[in-house]
Amino acid sequence: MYELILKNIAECITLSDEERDYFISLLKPKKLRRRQYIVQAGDPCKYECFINKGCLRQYYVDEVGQEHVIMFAEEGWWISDMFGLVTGNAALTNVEALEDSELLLVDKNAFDKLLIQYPVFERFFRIKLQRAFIAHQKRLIENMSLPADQRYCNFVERYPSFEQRLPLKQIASFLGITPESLSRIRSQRAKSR
Amino acid sequence: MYELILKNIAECITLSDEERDYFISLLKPKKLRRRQYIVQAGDPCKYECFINKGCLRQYYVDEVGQEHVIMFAEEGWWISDMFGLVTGNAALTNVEALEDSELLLVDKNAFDKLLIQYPVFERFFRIKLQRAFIAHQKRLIENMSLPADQRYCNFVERYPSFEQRLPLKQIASFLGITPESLSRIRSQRAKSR
DNA sequence: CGTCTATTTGAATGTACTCAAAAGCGGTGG
DNA sequence: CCACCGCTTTTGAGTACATTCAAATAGACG
Repeated sequence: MYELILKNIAECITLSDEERDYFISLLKPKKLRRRQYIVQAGDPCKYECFINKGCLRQYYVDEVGQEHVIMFAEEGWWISDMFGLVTGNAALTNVEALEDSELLLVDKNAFDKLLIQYPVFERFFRIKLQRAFIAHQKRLIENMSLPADQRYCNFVERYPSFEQRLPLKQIASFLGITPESLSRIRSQRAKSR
Repeated sequence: MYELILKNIAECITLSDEERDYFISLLKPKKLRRRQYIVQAGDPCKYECFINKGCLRQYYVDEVGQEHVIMFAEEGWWISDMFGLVTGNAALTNVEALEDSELLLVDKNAFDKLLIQYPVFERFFRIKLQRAFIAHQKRLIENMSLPADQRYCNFVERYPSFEQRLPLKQIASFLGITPESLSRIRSQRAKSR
């Protein structure tokens, strides 16, 4: 149950037995069926979520009602609505299971206490955030500098597992193009082999 | 000399006298002339930089030699190459003064020690990173969902000071469009008043 | 004053979009 | 197990927005 999340933490910091046990005591297991939400835009965001099994997406709905996938996450990833979690305001985005999934939740309040009691977790989340920030910057640059077909190539290379398990429509939204366009890009790629 | 940076920190955390004095002892003042670099792609990134006066830009040069502005920063902002700073590898981006500027530098090694010695600074940079991450997500969503003219409107509203002090070419690059396009957008806006 | 760069404007081009319709696929209930 | 319904994906045709290329003008700097 906890191997994956402890491995995830061990990649960044080293925990004492006490810290590890306390951290584990905060985790709430949660099963989610396909299409269920763990965060909904407009509601408070109560949890930081670690994925033990399954696959989720975070997406934003704009003024004209269109959905935009911000990120996907699968086994071993964290996902949440950072804005809602940090500010305590209503979440801006939705987080939805794309498959039946098993999560480990960290309650927002417990989380805040954890950081004060064991500052090593400040370090952990700082490191995580740095990495996420860097990845985000790279994506932003790519979105601005590359045409759609190359963005898709990079996506396939970088996240072969997502390419396998996600429907075209969702990937198109992540890439910022229409499903029609991605369909055409795929058939072009298939030809040139 | 240090009012601005202490105010910047006080927005996130409260420092003891000892912490404050130690932190200040790490700061190296540095003047930069217009067009000078504080970080260059390919070189190691040795500093986290706080801007006391002036204006800088961070930009990425892609495979075909085109520049892409990632961010601007003026008085009261931090700027650096996060990737280089965190990993110790060569920086991916350039950070260049757009005006004569005055910086306060925190050396990477001193910075690492600081975080270990006074974990309150872990907290400070975690909070800073969270905010930067949220801002980045919003920008990504905007870039994907809005046409160029509306992205420009938002930019003007959000950063009126940048709009004033930066050349069209740089703003266009930040928005991910050509200077010609931004010129046309501006003349359109001028008409509709 | 002259040079170099930034900005504006015009014309042609192209990439990705919208709209529309057909085909494919999956899940549900009879 | 099959038939049906709804949603996803594919394909086509026309369109729009932003780009490229080119040239003229304006502005900044030495």
